[in-house]
Amino acid sequence: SFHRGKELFNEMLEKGISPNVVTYTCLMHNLCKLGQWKEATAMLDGMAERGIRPDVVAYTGLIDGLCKDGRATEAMELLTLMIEKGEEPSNITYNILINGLCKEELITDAYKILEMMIEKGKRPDVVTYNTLMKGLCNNGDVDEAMKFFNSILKDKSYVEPDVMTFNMLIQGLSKEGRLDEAAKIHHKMVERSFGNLVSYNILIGGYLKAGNIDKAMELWKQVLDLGFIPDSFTYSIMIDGFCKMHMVSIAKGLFSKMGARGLSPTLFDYNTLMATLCKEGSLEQAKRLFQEMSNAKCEPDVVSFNTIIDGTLKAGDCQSSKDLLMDMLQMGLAPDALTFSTLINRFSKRGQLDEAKSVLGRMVACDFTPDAFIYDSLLKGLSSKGETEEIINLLHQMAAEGVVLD
RNA sequence: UGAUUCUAUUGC
Repeated sequence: SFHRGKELFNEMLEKGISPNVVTYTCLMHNLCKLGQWKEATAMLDGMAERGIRPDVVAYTGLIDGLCKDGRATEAMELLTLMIEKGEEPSNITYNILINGLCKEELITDAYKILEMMIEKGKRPDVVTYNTLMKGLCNNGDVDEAMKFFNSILKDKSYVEPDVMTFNMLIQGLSKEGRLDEAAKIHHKMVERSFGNLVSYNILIGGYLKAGNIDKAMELWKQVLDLGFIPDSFTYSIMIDGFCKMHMVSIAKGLFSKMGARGLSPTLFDYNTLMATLCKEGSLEQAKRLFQEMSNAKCEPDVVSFNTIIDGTLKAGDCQSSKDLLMDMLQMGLAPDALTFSTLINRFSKRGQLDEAKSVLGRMVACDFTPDAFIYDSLLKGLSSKGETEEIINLLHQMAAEGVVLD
């Protein structure tokens, strides 16, 4: 455990054993994984005090920690700092930044990093291109990703494509419902003996979402015939697919058949099923699943709570939802933006506007930014009560926050 | 001895 690691670290210091860069990097990396990037960054000072010079790996680890926490701008500052200190960023450093910027939809900045690395004499590698392609797909520019893909396949002087290069594009196309194109890319992979379970998982999900059960089942058979072992992804993708097609009984069947393959249902499976059961009015069954989770050693997470809280509120059971919220806090789970959103939405619909406004206040106090959906819920609630003045206040607040209704 | 990229869940 990380706690034990920290203890050992302190013991080292007490015994006069000096930690080296690697010791620090390990600690900082693990702090980042726990979301403690602030503490991790502070360790740079600790290193300086001991006269230890952070190297590329140390800086890169921190940059990754910042990026994974959605702080690409701060990560860029750290890049500047490391360069100032005379540390040369590696391909990995640049790749991490490209990934972080893409995740925040800063594609233009990601391209700038690409240019920067080339200027500094680095050759973008297959990870660089895979990362960029994924960024483009997630920002609605699958066609641009396709251009990169085609260039890579045509011009051998780029990089040698790998399984992920293909899968990024299959995923991008599949998410847009462009399944014929996705299947074509998949065929190209198979020709290269790049066949793998992830591609099948993506395609099975894509076909199910498109309502093409036959095609999805054909792929499932192929998976088995080819000797691939379906994994948790395969199951949760299918369970979700069937749930979304309102075929809950098939989803339940898959859920119970996982054990036969040595797999246990994951949080994804429980959460998906609970959401569907709530939506279909089977709150009691959802609640039973929720209870089952702890017994199955699959402890509910924020998503589970959000789902079941929404279900109980929708059914008009305010008391249970408040109890659940308390349970969640007691378990040490922090509410997320959707927890607040769920509460505001349901309270507004029930005409409990004071409750809704109080949740909004708590949300803002927790540093979350209310989105258009939340304002929409509140406005609808207020207008059904004819609270004209409040509506105007809220519209002003929205304008000030730059939130636009869609 | 330490750093990067693929597939799954919640409100409308």
